[in-house]
Amino acid sequence: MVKNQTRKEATRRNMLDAASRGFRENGFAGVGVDGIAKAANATSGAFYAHFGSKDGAFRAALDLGLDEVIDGVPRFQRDYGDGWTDAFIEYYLGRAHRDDLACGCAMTSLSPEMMRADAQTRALYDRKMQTIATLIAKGLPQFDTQQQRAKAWAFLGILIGGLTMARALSDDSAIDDVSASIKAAAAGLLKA
Amino acid sequence: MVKNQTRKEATRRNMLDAASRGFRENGFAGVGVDGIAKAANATSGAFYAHFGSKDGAFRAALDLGLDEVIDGVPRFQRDYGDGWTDAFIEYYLGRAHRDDLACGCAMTSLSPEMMRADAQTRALYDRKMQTIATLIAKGLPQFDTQQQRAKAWAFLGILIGGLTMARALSDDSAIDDVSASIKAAAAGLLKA
DNA sequence: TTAAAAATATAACGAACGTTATATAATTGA
DNA sequence: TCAATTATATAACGTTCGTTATATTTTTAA
Repeated sequence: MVKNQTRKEATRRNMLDAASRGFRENGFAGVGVDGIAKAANATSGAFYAHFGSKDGAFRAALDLGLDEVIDGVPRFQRDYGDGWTDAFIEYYLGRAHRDDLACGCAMTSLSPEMMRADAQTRALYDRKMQTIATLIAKGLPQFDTQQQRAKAWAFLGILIGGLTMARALSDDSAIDDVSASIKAAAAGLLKA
Repeated sequence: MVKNQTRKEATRRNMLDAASRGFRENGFAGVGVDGIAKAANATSGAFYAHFGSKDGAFRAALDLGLDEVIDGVPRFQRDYGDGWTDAFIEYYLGRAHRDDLACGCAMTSLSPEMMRADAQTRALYDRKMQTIATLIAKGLPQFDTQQQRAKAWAFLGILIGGLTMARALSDDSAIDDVSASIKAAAAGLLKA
C-alpha cells in the first residue's frame, strides 16, 4: 500500500518504538510481547519475525535509547558552547523530561534493568556508556583527560540518581527540592 | 513446635525477608507471589493472610528497607564521627555492597520501582526519604540548614545513581572507574 | 481433653506470559 | 499474470500470574 521496501521497516519501527516506551515505563518484566505488538498495531508473529525474542527487542530498544544520548550530547555542545552542561542539566531535571516516563533518557530508565539482562545486552550497554562518557568528557573544561573522564562519570551518576529520585517522589515540593539540589550539585561538581 | 506467639511472626518475617530480596533483585514485576512464598518455605495462602496483596508485601518490604537506612545512617555518624560521610561513601560503593543485589540498600534497588507503585506506597516512600534526608543533613558540616538539606539530596542522588551505574556495567575495570569517580565526587560535593 | 479460633495449605479461577508452528496476506520477479 | 518469496496474523502450547474460596492443620482457652 505505502511503498516498496518501507512497509516492513515501518512495522519494525513501530514495534521498536512501542518496545522502547513499554520497557522504559514498565521495565522489562512489566510489559509483555503481546502488549508491545498490540501497541504497535501488530501481532506477536511480526514481533518474533523482527526481534527473535523479548530479550532481542529489549536489546534493540537499549541500542536505540543510548544512541539518542550519543546523538544528543554533541547537539547540546554545538548549540550551547561552553554553557552546554548547564543547559543539559536544566533539560535533564526539568519538568518535561521528568514527567516523560515513556520517552525519557534511556540511561535513567534502563540502567536499573541491566543487572538482570543477558551478557550480550550488558556488553552493549558497556560499550555505549563508554562512548557517552567520552563525549561528555571531551566537553569538560578540565585539562587532565583522566580528570575529565572521572567528572563525566560523576556527572552521569548524579543526573541518573537525581532523576530517579525526583521521579520516585510524589510530593511536588519535595520533587522541586530534589531537582534544585541536584541541579546545583551537578553544576558544582563540574566546576571543581 | 517452636514457641507460643512466635511461629506466626517467624512465618511473616521469613516472607518479608523473601519479598525484600525478591523485589530488590528482580523488581516488582520480576517476582511472583508464589515464588516469594516458596522462598520463605510457605505458600500463597499464608502470604495473603499476612500481606493482603502483592502491593501490600511490596509496601512492607519498602518500609523495612528504608528503615534499614534510617537506622544505618545514625550508626555511621556515631561510629565514625566527622569522617562518617567518607566511611558511608566507601561502604555504599564498595564491592560488597555493589555485589549484594538481594540485600543492598533499598533506596537504589526500589526507587526505580516507585513510579509504578500505588499512591499509598509512594506516600510512604516520600515520608521515609524526607526522614533520611534530615538525618544526613544533620551530619553535614554546613551551617545553613537549607544548604545542608540541598547537599543531603545531592549526596543521595549521586550515591544512588553511581551505584545503579556501577551495577549496570559488567566490565570490571569500567566498574572500578565509575566507583572511584563517584566516590571522589560524592566526597567533593560535601566539602564545597 | 476438647471445642473455638487462628494460621497455614491446597485447589482452582480466568488471564496473561514467552514462544513455536502454521496459515494467510502481501510483495516480488519473471 | 502467476508462481515464489516474504511479511504478518492466527492458534495453540504449557507455564505462571494474582487472587479467592475452601480445606486442613496448628494454637489457644476452658
